[in-house]
Amino acid sequence: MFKKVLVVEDLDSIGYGISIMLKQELGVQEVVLSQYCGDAYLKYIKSVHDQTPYDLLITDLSFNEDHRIEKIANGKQFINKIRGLGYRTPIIVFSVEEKPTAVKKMVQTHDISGYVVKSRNGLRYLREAVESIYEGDKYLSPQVSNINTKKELFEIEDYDVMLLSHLSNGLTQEEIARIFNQSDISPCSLSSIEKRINRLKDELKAKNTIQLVANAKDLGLI
Amino acid sequence: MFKKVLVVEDLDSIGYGISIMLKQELGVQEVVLSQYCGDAYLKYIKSVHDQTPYDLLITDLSFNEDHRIEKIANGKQFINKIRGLGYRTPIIVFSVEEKPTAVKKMVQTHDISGYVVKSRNGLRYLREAVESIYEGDKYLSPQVSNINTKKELFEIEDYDVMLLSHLSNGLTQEEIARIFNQSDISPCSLSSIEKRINRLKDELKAKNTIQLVANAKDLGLI
DNA sequence: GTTACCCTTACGGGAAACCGTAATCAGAAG
DNA sequence: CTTCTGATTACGGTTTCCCGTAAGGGTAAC
Repeated sequence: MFKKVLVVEDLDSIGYGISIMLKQELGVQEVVLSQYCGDAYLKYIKSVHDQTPYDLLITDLSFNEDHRIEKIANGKQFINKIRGLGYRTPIIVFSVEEKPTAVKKMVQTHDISGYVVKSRNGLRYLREAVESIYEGDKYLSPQVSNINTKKELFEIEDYDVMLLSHLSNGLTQEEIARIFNQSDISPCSLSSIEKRINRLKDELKAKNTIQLVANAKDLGLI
Repeated sequence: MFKKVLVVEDLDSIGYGISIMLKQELGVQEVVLSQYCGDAYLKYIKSVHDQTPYDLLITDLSFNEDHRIEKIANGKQFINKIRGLGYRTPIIVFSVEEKPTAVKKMVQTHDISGYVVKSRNGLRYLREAVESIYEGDKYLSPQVSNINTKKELFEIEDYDVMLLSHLSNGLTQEEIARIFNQSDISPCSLSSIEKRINRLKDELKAKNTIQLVANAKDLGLI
């Protein structure tokens, strides 16, 4: 079994549960708990320099803000930093996030070994994930195990997300057109923006722009 | 210390942590864990009938949906049922919800003994809450301890919430006026609805209705 | 009864969104 | 080079939203 595991999770109630499960049920010798991404990053770097690296990272994605000023605000940025430096320590994401698009993006682009959705049996699946990954396999908890088979209902590009978030910030379509023009983002004409908004309204089954933005928020696109 | 505690929490990772804390750190003899509100309700009722009632309830508010069909969908309904039957067992709410209006409503209308926000030190505060309540006090975790002192910045009434949710469902202002007319909800004229939306835009610092609905969603009003 | 006040309703002009059509442009195919 | 195609842009008319002003309708104080 893994000897040294770093758990990055802001909620102590969860971190405590994970930690005990790892030690008592899986026999992990050393479990280090970190409640801040920045702190976790420092701990990770230090362990590498001390020649006592972690065998496994388990991390949440979303972290509450705090009095502390954090350069690394969430699990995604944390993983980016680690992978950006070339370290290939296996990583398990343990998060409530289960939207297929978001999960797929995480798994594909960051070399994630396992993705476990926090749920009624999340801790059990996390245990299975650790065991599988120790055997060299990858692991996805049941809620997201189908992300690769079922094709996307529709493609939302970065452009669309920018558009939606500008709308949700109260910008008028004309203002957005102006911004896209200045930023050399194409298409940038008012007409094209209208058309794109219409397509999004189709895809997200919205009758008007208000509902469009509301639905986009519900889906977590913005 | 309390002898018999019922913990109602859907996420096993959290329930596990709470359970161990209660037993090992506080010496609670019997901790029963339930992952469904309906199940928790049955357990509670049974314990009363068996003359072995619980001394304390600790419950989450939001519960993920599942394959199971649940009549009691969330912690609020669960508490309502218990209090509705006249039982006065002390209750601690343990939730991520920390919006003052929501918390205030819960605490005031349901005779809640303690409210603890899930956070970095949530489990520690939960422990403090249990200890305080055992001594006969009430307890609010630091994030919400000020709900009674600081007055509301603005009052959002049910009317406003209905308005906002109709907007987010893509209804036009005219349609909303028609609905309010048919439902005998006053004010119901297009003009008044416009005025009310304007007031909300002021209060939620929105430049237009799109941003208004987006902000309302962010605040959890709808 | 009169007045003052607040809330609701009514109306009208201007801005933004909505929607269809047509012109323009760029790249691929022939 | 020409043609075809798809994407982008341009424009005009209609609807909805936006915002100010003003009229109506209760209630309370005088």
